[in-house]
Amino acid sequence: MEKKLIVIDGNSLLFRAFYATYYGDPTSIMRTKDGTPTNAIFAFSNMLAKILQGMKGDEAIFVGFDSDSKTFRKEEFEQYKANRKPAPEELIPQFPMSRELLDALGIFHYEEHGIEADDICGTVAKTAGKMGYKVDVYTSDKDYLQLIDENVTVNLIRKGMSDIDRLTPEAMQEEFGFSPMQIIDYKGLRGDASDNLPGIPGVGEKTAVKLISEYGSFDEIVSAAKDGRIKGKMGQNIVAGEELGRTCYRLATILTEAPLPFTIEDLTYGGYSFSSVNDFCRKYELRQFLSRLPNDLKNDADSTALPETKTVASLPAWESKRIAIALDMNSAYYHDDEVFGFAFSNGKEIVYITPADLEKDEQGKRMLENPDILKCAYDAKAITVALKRLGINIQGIDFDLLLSAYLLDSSLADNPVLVFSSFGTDIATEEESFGLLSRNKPVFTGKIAYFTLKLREKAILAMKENDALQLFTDIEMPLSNVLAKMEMEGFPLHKEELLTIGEEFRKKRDALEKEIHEMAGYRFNISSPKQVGDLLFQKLQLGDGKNQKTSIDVLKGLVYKHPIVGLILEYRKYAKLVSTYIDGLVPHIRPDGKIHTYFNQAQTTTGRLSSSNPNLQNISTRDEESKQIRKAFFYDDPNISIASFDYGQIELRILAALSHCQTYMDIFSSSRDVHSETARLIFNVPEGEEITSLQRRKAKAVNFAIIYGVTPFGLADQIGCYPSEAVELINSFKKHYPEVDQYLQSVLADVEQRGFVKTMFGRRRYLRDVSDANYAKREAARRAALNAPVQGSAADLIKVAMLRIDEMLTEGGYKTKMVLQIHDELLFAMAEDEKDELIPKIEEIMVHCVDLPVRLTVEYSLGKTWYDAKD
DNA sequence: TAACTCACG
DNA sequence: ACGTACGTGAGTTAA
Repeated sequence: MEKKLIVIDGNSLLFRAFYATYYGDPTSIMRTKDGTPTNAIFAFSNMLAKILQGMKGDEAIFVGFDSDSKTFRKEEFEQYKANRKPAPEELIPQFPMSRELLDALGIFHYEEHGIEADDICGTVAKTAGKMGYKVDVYTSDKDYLQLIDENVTVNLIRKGMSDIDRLTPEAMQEEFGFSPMQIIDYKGLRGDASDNLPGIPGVGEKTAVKLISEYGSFDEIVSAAKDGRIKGKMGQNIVAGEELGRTCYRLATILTEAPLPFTIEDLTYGGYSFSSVNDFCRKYELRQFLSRLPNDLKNDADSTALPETKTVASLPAWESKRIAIALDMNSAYYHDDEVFGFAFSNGKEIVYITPADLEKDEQGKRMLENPDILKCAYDAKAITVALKRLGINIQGIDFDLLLSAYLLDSSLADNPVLVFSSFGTDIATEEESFGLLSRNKPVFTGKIAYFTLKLREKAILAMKENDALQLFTDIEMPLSNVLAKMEMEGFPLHKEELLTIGEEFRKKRDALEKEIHEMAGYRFNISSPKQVGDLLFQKLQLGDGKNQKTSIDVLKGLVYKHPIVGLILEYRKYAKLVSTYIDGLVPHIRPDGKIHTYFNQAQTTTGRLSSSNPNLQNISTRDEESKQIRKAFFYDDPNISIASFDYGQIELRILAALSHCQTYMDIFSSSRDVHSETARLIFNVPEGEEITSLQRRKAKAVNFAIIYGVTPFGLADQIGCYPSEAVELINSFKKHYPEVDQYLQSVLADVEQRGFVKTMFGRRRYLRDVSDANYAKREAARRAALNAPVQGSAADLIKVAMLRIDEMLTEGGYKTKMVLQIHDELLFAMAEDEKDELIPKIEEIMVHCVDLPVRLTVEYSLGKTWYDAKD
């Protein structure tokens, strides 16, 4: 069946609508009771009604608008449209109203900074034409004639909708004597008074037509003039005016390949909502409009008219090229727990199917595995894994509402009710949210699918608005699939080895418990901060009388006062190891001998991943004994070892790049130790003289303090000095790294002004508390603002590396698998016979995947167990 | 359920 | 007169 698309130049029609109902006297303009002018909207709505009357209901429709006067044409040629009078005062408020009207009508519209309605409409029309659509363009701008081809027809609006000139290639030839593309040749020669394009001076309308019919194209005419075929004054005029003519030629050319954040399929018309149009008409006092709209284009997209969720035994054969999928489970543990069902929607219907039925539905499976049928999802990773458990390899998910919401506001909790409400859609009924009615899970899941599809365009435009679309399309969406693979692949943990290591810890813990109780003279719960506090601060009077905290830093300061303190610290260490890393990990070992963590992709406020159930990003490494845990992680297969690749000082390097700090960049490019070099600078140590270890330790703390949002008290606390000394260290740092200081100031200025900070890749973090009246809250927000671009850019960077590495491993058909990410480190199950080839490849990708002004380094290490794959 | 503590980057 | 490093997840106690 032939597909149809209607493309409308919104600006052109709106201007036409305005002047068609304006008779030169501003007071005669049609207005609402409160004085809002509505004449253009009145006529524009009638034009749209006329167009909609000609539709059957299966077409696509689109309206393009100009964004503002700053376009690439204006950049190139300053006089471009310089003769244009500003829009009449009464028309200006009607621009936003026209968007409101289109929203009510459910008609997709779009505008983009820097390009014009012509370019947007031209791209949409030509793209659709190439896809086999029959395209009807509506405009009153003759420039559009260049778009005409066998699939694209231009309807030139002469006076009103009753006087339309329908131009096909043949009609165009007959009426103008030109082919469509010759319009551009004509504009190059003749110019265009309305756009203030001069063309070639001395060439008028008659001459232009004559030259084109004789020589065919602008280029041909210029060469004819140059080699003397066009004689006399005219030939000289053309040669002299060539440059100007070429500029006009370029400016008159409509873009047909502008980047657009939507697809032609997205423009398929879903009908208008009666109640939205009714509200619009009431607001602007348009009495007749609703009655002019065709009844059969009315849809029931109102939230009150949600389609019923039908339980099916097999998926319907929808014609739609885009569907949405949602997952129904009672828990977040999609690797293990029971899947109740999946909901699907094509935007009109909602169906629900159980895993057992879906497993048997061969046609449904083929549809899910077909990459050409595009899918929207809420939490694509969960769905990918849940389907994989049924043996289905889903393909073609290009939109995840959860990830979109996260990019738009990283502080949003990944709870579907909150995510949908962030887009203005309530998926929980009032009764449900007050807990008066438990959710009907199939219906709730159906709503997620249905509204995921409905909100896609809105989400994409919002991301475009926030410069988040590239992060979404190029990073987060593909990463979701890479993470799904890593989670499903898992990481081996040997229960027997782990328990053997654990026995040692358990014995030490129990012995320490006994010793502590004996020393204290009574039994108490050492895991209770309150009871430990009572012992240390009340009974033994070790504290300063104020602080009752028993955290590691406080206790370390008290070890010399009483031997029991050291014992408590040691007890805590073993208790932690046993509860979190032995007893905590064992239940997560699956029958395949592996741990399958969850990489949370929409969790942290900075853009980092997090890992949970279990968390594999915080397995002990700092203390030699605690590190033993890592010996239980290894592959049974003797041909597989564990390879780890670490970025060196990634956050300081990112800071160097963000601030363009030459001093830092020099240190990094010469491979010197950054903390020692910082010490040399801030302590004024001459070349040739040694840096003491104390100086290096302090300088390292200063470097970290800078990344974390420096405060003298925090730094003083960390290195155990007076705040006054910390102030001096910070001041000395600022003196030697002035660009860093300037950069941090600029981040603070930005966040105060805009309310958010950005990473190198444009990821935003909103920090509304920067203007909170509460001092502590405000200062905390400011420190977070300083840290987020650094931490977040590093997160973006390693995400890019992961994508490139996954691509390389997949395309190369390697056995080696990427298995873990720990913020600045990637872990691999490395096949013995691939390591020589892969190690340099992985290093190369990590070091060069992003072009930065600072040198990056990666260290790798290989071992049989995770313990051995470290340093 | 919140607070505390501690494991990681 | 405030009260201080940034980002996580998990286990324990105690209300």
